[in-house]
Formats: sequence, structure tokens, C-alpha cells
Amino acid sequence: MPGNFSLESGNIQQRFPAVAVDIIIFSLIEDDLSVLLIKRKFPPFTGMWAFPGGFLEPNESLEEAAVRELFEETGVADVDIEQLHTFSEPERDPRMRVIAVTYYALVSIESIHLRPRDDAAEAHWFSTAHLPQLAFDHDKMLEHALAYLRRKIQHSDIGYRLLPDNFTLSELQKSHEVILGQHLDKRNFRRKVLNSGNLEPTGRKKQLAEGRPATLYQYRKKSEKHF
Amino acid sequence: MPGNFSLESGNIQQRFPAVAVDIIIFSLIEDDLSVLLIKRKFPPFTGMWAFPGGFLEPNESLEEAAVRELFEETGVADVDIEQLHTFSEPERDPRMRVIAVTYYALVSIESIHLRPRDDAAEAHWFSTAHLPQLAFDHDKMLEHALAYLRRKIQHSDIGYRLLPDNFTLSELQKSHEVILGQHLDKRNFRRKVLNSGNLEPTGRKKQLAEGRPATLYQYRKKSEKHF
DNA sequence: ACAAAAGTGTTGAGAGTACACCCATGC
DNA sequence: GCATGGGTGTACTCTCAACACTTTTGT
Repeated sequence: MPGNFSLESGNIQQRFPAVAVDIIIFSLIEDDLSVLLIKRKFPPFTGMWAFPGGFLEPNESLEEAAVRELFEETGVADVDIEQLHTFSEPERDPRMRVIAVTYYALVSIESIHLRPRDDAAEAHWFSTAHLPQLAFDHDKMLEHALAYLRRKIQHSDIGYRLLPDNFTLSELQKSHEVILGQHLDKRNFRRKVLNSGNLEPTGRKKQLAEGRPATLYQYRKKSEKHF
Repeated sequence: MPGNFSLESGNIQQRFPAVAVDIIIFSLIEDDLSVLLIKRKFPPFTGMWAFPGGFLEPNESLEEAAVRELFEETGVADVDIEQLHTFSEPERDPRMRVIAVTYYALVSIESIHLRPRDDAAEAHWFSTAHLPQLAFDHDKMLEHALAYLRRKIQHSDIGYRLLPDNFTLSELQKSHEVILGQHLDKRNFRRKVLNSGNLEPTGRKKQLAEGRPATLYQYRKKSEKHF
């Protein structure tokens, strides 16, 4: 914290970097871990893809800015975001000094209404396995977010957030497998998530599937460990 | 990230909050988990205690700013810092909008030469159990850092960073106990840290102690899990 | 009846926890 | 010889990993 702000010198342009938020929204699309990107309409990097985000407004917190920008640029609302890393390399934005605070969220693709608004560029989902080149240092941001997500999912149940309110255990397992990038044993996985006490069967079954109908479960928040 | 910076309006003072870093340095002093605080010499909160920190300079990263401010204000150098949370409540600093990025480190008290420099205020160590009232939202920052530290130490060996290069297993155990705030079983603790493969005996013994001399160990970086 | 996905148990290994006594040294 | 802290082993529980067959449905 400022020890002696009143003694600081230098022009305000240099002293005060811009502060921006960038939001990394993950979802599960056709068994691929995907992220939401927007196509940039302004320099620099015009036409390249980047995470939704924008500058902090005067009277909002970073969380509020992230929620607002996400809505303005993609129409996506009602997501639980969590702060990740803050990026500060002086040259990360060629225009000027910009400090970027990243947030992430996991969403169910069914809950999302993509409606690119007003001046906003196109917004699309991309599989993390086949990404276009990203603007700024957004590749580093994604790497950081993915590492965090993989670490976190080993100790908690967050995979359900990629799914609709009602989901089958196979769908939940698939979401964990996609995040971790490895196959999991069905029996071990089911025992683990059922023993966690956070899932309860709805009594209903998934219809119109091939094969035997699967029991639908819902998440019942009990404990969600943070790592 | 900025979608359309060139379209933004508003005066620069509002658009560009100040960006500051605050550094939470933990050490172990007489079996207390302690933090390094400086006494503020300027408004606001003149005379109150706060974490060392200050504003980001134009051509440095946040990490560099944290290292520089820590040195300027306390004379402490050569510490490994790690970024924690970024605080952004609009009213957290009464003077103006300030975004504060927190860093933390664990240091051995023997390795630290506190030498308050030039214009810097006094710097003192305080036990986390008996803290003065802190300026700004620094109490929230500490809470956040402590929660992180407690979570992290359960899965890794970081306690050694609070100790000198050579240390006894009892000292290491004490550092874990102080962070966790609970007693640990001696035999279980020793088995766990020895099995981790990160410690090696130096062959030397701790002299001038009461009782039987203890073997001195040193840390041999193998794996340090991040959580 | 067969294709497709759901659902189900056991065993072995390793990690965590609880618990009590002997050892080396200084005075 | 006694006070002080250092150092050691065993039994139980729990979690994790490996592994294959039966059940329910639609066609």
C-alpha cells in the first residue's frame, strides 16, 4: 500500500496503468473442453480471437467489471466467477500499460444464451484442443487457468458445473475426464462422487438415450473444497 | 481485454485507477507466526500499521514492484514471492481508487536484515496472534493469505522456508504446527517429511541445545506441490 | 437376439492416525 | 542421576487403483 503517495512524481499517464479484466468461460461441447472467445473489432490484433473482457469502470469492483463485460460482449449472465492470476508484463499490450486480472467460470452450455450485443464482435466457442491464435498474452492466461482447473478438480466436485442441473454419472465422469485429459475408471469414479455426499438422485431417468436409461442426479451443495 | 479502447470516454483520472502491490512476509519468531508491518508516515491512516507495499512503476511488472517496495521499505531482499489475490473494492482507499495486488513470502528470520531506509517508516515484526489494527483492508488481505497458507502447507513442505538453511525436524514440525494452529504427532510428522524425499541430513548436529543434540537437515528441492 | 450404455464388488497398496517408551547429552 | 528434548515402531482405518461381468432398454 502507498507509503507516501503525496510524494510520488511523474505524469499521470505513466503512473496509472489501465486495469482490465478478462474472463475465461469453460464449457463442455460435444465432449470437448471449450472456451468462449470473441473476435476483436478494434486494433490491436483486429480480427484475432481473445477472451471477453474490458476496462474496469470507476465505481465497480473487478468482479462486477468481469460480470458486466461478459454480459455486454456475449450476453452471458448469471455465472459464478472466481479470480485467478493478475498479469502485468509491461509490454503485454502494445497500446499502453494494461494490468489484466483474469477470472474463470464453468458453465453448462444449455444455460448459455449467446447473444452478441450492440457493438460487440462475434462470440464463439472453441475447443481448447483446436484454438486459433489468441491476442495479447491470452494463451498464457489459458494455460494458467487450465492448470488451476486440473489441480482443483482432483480434490473437488466442480465438474458438475459444466453440466445441466440434472445429469447422469456418466456425463459427470466425462466432464472430469475431459478436464484431466485421461480416462477414469467407472466404478472408482462413481464410488468417489457418491461418497462425497454432494449428489442426490432425482428419481428420474434420462430418456431417449441409447441403451439402458441412466439415473439423473442433481448437485446438493454440501462441501466444496477449494484448492 | 479491451475490445474497443479507442471508444472509451471519461477523464483519465477516473478511467485509470492506481495499481499498488502489498507484500505479506511471514516468519517464525519465538514460536509465533509473525508478519512484517510498517508504520505509515503519510495520510491516510498515518501512524497505523500496514503491510509494506506501494505503487507500480511504469516499466516494471507487479513482481518487480513487490520486490522493489519490500526492499525500499524494509531493506529485505532475496525473497521468493508468490502472487495471491487482487483487491478492488472501490472504497478500499479513501484517497482514490487503488487496485491492490497482494504477494506473500515465507522467510527465515535469520536471513532478514531489517534496515528501514531513507524515508521509510519503522518496520516491525508482529505476531499474527497480537496484531495492531491494520490500515485499509489489510486485515482482509491477511485473512486471505493465512487461509491460503494453511491450505497449502497440508500438501507440501513449505514450512522449511520459515527456517534457516539447516534445521532440526522438531523445528520443522513446530513451523507446521504454528501455521496450522494445532499439535502434530511427532512420529507421524517425521515419517511424513522424511518419506517426502525432500530432506537430507547434513550429518551435523545442533549444538548448545538442552537435551540430546538433534540432527540438522537441509532442504533438497525435489518436488514441491502447488495448491 | 443383439447393440448400447448403465450399473455393480472385491482385493491389495499406500497414507494417515493413534499411541508410549528408550536414548544422548549437559549439568 | 536427573532433566531435557531427540528419536523410534506397530496396528488400525481409510482412500485409491486395478479389474469384468450383469442389467436394462430400444430396435
